[in-house]
Amino acid sequence: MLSKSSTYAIRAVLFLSLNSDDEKKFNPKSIAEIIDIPAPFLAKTLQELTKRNIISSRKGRNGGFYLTDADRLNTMISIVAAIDGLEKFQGCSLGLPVCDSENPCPIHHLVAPLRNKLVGELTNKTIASFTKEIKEGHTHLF
Amino acid sequence: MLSKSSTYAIRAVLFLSLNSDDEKKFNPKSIAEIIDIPAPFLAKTLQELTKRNIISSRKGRNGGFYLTDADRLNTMISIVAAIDGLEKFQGCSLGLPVCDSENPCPIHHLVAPLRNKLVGELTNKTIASFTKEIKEGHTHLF
DNA sequence: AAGTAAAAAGATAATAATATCTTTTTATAT
DNA sequence: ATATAAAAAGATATTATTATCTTTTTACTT
Repeated sequence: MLSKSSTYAIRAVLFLSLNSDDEKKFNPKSIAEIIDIPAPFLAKTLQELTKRNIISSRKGRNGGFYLTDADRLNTMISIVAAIDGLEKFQGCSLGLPVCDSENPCPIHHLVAPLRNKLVGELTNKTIASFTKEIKEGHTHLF
Repeated sequence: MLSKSSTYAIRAVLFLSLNSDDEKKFNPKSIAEIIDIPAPFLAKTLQELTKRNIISSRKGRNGGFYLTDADRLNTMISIVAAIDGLEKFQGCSLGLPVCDSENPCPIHHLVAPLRNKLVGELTNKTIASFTKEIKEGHTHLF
């Protein structure tokens, strides 16, 4: 469904959303230790997210990765799109050249609604709203 | 969602379900040509399905792969389970060590119902019922 | 202005998934 | 019995994903 890279990205972004701001930044190594994922790999992932303006970073002394309130308005799907791309959510799930609701493959009617639901929710919901869920104790990161 | 191997397997099995029986068998090369997937790769896939008694084969002259009526009663999930395993449909979608409906990760409530629905449908439906859908023109393989 | 801490970039390595090719074994038709 | 056609098994190759390490650039602090 989601690649490891994407799950790492989501976990790191939500961690930063919960714990960082303009004045409290984190370097990739410490994030990696805290959420228990490989550090150099995470660094690349965060760089990509920074390049796409989904999260913020500052170089040099006292620098690090962090989220601004503006960053927190980005959608969850933008994280997945930046890391994995959205191709895997498009096109026929059986790999047929022709497959749509008019000419469905054998699993089209089974997979398409689920996939649309998932992409839809991730498109509608922001990082902020997922963060709120965690803060209120409805979901968790650890 | 499904690996390429699994999609190849599903397409090949449904093709055999539509076109083969005890007296009409297909070798992997001709199946591969017809449904347009890599032949040697398919051979391995079909061998695995045979070993798991999901499809049938006969060696030697006039041999090949085919489906019996009994084979057609296998579930669709058994194909996926044989090729990919079901691990990817279990466990936390974010990779957290603890994640269930009591202690959900941020995307648990989003992904779990969809995943359960997909696995459920593939568990309930047989190869025969998918074949029927194709025969009646409701879905297609090409 | 100089030193430094950290991101950014780039090079390399390991692993897993996908794909191909070759050899061996088997069943059956003749 | 023998030849043969095809599955089965195994060895090899390629590609994509995941992981690690090193160097360079940047900007802040003193």
